[in-house]
Amino acid sequence: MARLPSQIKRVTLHDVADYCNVSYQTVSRVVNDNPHVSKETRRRVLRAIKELNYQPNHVARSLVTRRSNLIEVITFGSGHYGPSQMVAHVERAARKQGYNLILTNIGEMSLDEIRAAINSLSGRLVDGLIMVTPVIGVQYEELVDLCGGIPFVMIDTPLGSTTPSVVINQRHGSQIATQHLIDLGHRHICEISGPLRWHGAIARHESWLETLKAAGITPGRSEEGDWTAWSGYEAARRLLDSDCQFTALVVGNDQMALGAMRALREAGLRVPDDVSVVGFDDIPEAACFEPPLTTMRQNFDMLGSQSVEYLLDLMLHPDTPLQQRVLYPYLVERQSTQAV
Amino acid sequence: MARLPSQIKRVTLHDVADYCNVSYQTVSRVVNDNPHVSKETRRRVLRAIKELNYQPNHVARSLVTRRSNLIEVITFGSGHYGPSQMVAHVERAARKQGYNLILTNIGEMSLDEIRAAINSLSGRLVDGLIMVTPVIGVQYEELVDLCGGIPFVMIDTPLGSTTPSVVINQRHGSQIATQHLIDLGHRHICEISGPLRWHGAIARHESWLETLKAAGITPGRSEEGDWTAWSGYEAARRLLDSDCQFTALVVGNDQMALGAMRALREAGLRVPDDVSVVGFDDIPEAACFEPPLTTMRQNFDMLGSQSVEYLLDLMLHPDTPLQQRVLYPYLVERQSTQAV
DNA sequence: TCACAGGATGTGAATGTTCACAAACGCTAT
DNA sequence: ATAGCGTTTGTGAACATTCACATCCTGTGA
Repeated sequence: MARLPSQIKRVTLHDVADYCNVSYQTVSRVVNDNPHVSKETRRRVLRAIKELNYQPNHVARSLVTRRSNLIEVITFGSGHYGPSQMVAHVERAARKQGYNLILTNIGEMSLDEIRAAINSLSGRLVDGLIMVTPVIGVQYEELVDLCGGIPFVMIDTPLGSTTPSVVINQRHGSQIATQHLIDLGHRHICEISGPLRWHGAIARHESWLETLKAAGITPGRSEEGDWTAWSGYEAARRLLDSDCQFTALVVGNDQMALGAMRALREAGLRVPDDVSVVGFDDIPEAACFEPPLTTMRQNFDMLGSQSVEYLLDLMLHPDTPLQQRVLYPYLVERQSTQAV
Repeated sequence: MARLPSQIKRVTLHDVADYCNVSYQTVSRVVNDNPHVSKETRRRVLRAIKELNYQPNHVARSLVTRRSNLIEVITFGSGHYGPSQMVAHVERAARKQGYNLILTNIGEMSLDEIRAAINSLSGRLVDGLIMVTPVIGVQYEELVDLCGGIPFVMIDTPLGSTTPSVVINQRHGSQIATQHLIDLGHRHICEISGPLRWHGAIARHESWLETLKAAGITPGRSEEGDWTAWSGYEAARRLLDSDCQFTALVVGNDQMALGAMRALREAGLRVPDDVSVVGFDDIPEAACFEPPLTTMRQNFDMLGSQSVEYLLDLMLHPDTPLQQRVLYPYLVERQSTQAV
């Protein structure tokens, strides 16, 4: 293997120690804020550190402490608004606590790919993992095996599981969205769901059904999309092509809502006059859609920071209970919904 | 500091060595594919590795090799489509080459924040850095100091600089976009630019001016946005409120174009019948805008993989020339532009 | 038969830090 | 004075690996 050029001689504990005539251990104590060092020596050492521009070597430290101050985040895909939004906030929350973040982005969320991702840095001794696992087929028990004792938190698991995870209550979200349409007097409500491999899509779909049934309304057709605007467009086309009549549409995310509204307009229908549409996520653009979209705001920032907080709990206090922490979305009402 | 629970006894070289009665060095050789080990021994060692589930300790290895196989990416903000898209591709390209990626997301792209980011893991011995530096005020020379000899690549620098960087030629992009409108017969062309702290926004703005002048056309008004849809809306409102007449609009990105189109429609103007609009980026939603947006496609995937490739060149071959590598955007014509 | 080459294997040192323990020091109370 | 205690400082070992070098073996050619 080629030799790297960056073989700069780094300043070590010993250099600092020699510089001010103390032992390396004393310097180490200063660096680690150990109280057993006199005021005077500490002052001298600190000055030497500054003058020599000493920076402790994390690698050597990890070797002996067996801690890396590294958190790995495993996410997947690249286009999804939620995940990428969240990672940014995870990073910020982690760094605030003195942790750096290793990002791994796998193509598909499958056990094999997760295994590969974990193996690719198993030797790095990461202190904890955060995995974005919004799709079915990833079992907690298998992850426990894979992680080999390293504490981890999942983001997005089936609602009600007792695995260490943070989720947004999509069931609740969909209920609010659907109820909102019912309250406006709609009785013919269709749905464009996300891919039904996703926990969130399933939860929203089921809750949509239940909310309608609870109100004594026969559910309209439901079509499945893949979260992209284009799939929303196509799903809406399928709804329009069917004989199904509807005055309102619950859509799995804002992008698909955008596509759906486009299809509706092409079919000569106006939003919200002919069809009311409610989306999910509240992406920044939603307020500028035509018309501005009524949607369920998901707090991805919170999701990110909460998962870091939980992970740190697990890492520092092994007796932290394994539980699902739940966040709630809320309705942002704009102009894509109106009373019948 | 609290003791972490993950103090699992890991299998080491020595364990494997004892297990099959060879020296630890021999095992090391097998792990590192050193040819000086007999077929038979190699076979035995490999089996032992598998049976004991040995995984080499990256940390110990880094300590002696002074290489971490870690690349740091410093990016900023969270909402921007381009950067977050890119990071995903950087990660994938890096992992394919055996590198893991440390992500640091700073709030504002300033020298101080970069310094903090680098210091926060200076002791980690990262092998290389990729910095997303699309705004003015970050000087190459200062970064050289900060990085202390670690090779780095910048993404997005002023066009024509000879710093190690990868950029998209925005000048070219804006020229194509503007010329497209001129070719359609437009003579009153306004602009909504991105924030003029951004290299890309400046380049596009200047090229818009130049292209118009070269065609003997007096430039229309230019308003500045902040990349968000909402700022595009407001910028378009300012254009409409001014006495400026225009039949076409060059907009700095697709989100702002979305906002602008919304403002136009509210003002009773139709796109493209009354005003043609061309955007930048080609975000996945652009094809579903109302109308589908003509825009300049930016190849962020390529940007990511190219920068990794370049960085690896720099890391492995110190004599790699420092240069700017340039990618080109191209026009995706949809229905938001039409001949006068 | 012996010197020698060359591949296979082993040994000692080094990497930069922390941990556990030992030593030195100064201070107070006996 | 001195025992005892607590604070400050120093020493040796350990962490898991690679690197440089030494040794052992086997076969070949003179």
